[in-house]
Amino acid sequence: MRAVARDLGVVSSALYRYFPSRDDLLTALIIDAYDALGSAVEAADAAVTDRGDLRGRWLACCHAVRRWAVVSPAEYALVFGSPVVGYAAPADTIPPATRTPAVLMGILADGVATGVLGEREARALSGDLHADLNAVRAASFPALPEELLLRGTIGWIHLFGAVSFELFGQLNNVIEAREAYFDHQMHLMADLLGV
Amino acid sequence: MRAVARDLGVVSSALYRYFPSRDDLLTALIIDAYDALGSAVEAADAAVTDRGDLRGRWLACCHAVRRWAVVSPAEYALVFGSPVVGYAAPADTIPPATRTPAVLMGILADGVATGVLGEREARALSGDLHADLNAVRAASFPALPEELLLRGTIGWIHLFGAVSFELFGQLNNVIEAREAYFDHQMHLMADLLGV
DNA sequence: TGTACATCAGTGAACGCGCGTTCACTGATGTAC
DNA sequence: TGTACATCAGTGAACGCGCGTTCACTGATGTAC
Repeated sequence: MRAVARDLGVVSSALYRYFPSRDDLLTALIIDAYDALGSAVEAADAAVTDRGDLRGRWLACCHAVRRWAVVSPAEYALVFGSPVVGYAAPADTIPPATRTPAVLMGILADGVATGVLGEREARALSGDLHADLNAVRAASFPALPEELLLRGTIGWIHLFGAVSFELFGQLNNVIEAREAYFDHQMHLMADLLGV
Repeated sequence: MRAVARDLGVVSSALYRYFPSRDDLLTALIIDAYDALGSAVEAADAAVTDRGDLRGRWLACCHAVRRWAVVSPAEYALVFGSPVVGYAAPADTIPPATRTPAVLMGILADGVATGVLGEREARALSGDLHADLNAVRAASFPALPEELLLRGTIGWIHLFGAVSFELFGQLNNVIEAREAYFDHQMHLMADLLGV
């Protein structure tokens, strides 16, 4: 509370007019962060005029995520870093959290729709995992074959992992050419996705 | 200080006999965590009797990382989570931090030594990234061709990303079959690595 | 247009709490003769 | 073997600080007649 109030140039108790408690403030900040990231990614995807250039769109989104994270490291850590002790995110954070993966999966769905992205032979999945994936598919991405959804989430996780690795200092004293390294990784993941 | 002292069943000032300040305690905890993880991974790799089974060794290490993280979430977050504000890890943490990636790269190096792992054609690298990778290679993994080192670090990053994604709650309400999901991801990365 | 009152955003003092850190201390264990 | 002293691990009270939260308040802005 006090840190946010300081940022706003206001006394800490003033915030209680807007948020009943610290947890509510936290929730609002998390929602804002997810929305800011989602907007950045949506804009990056939309800016690629050749909609059939799936790889270009995928990479544009990846770089948008990284750029946002580098510019807003505190917001990124709030959302993707270690969980805050004693805080559990309420359900309101779910829709904004979905925006970024939705854009990424949308790129794959476009590939399926235009026929350039086919289903690959998949390793056998356990029944539980199959059920989880089907629930996600039914709720959010009905156009994506299961195997492609699975690969897509893995691309999303790697994207997240690469950004976190950089922002959380694991690259310090090892890799200094961060953007080039990131770009290379994302190309490799794009290969894996087939875009 | 007080939290650690509580854990130890001791009064907080007693810790000052062993650590001059909070930052030194933190450093010791980080080193311990890196060492515990490194030991677990080394043991997992060593337990695979068929040393030529690179994929088996790689997957064993991946699961060892995840298992350690699931059992020690606080230690994991300390080392791989959001950086602690106002704390900069000193150089003493570097050697223990290297143990886990060293095991992973060692698996790839064995593949090179026995000839089963060849260099693939690589996307062109920027000069800066090339320099970074060469420095790492010269310092730690002289037996690995640059392209394989690059792919290996990407495997390491994905491993880290998958564990963080799970532990930091991003999988909540999405994937419940965590181990199966993790296993599938690691197989896919193993494909990418060629092990 | 002017007056009276309600609404609203923000202030500032105070609270109890846990933190990192200090300091003089106690009492057990080890060493010297 | 017994005594005298030093070393050591841990205690407990106290400090200043920043936190989240409360509460009575001030003063500006909006509304009613």
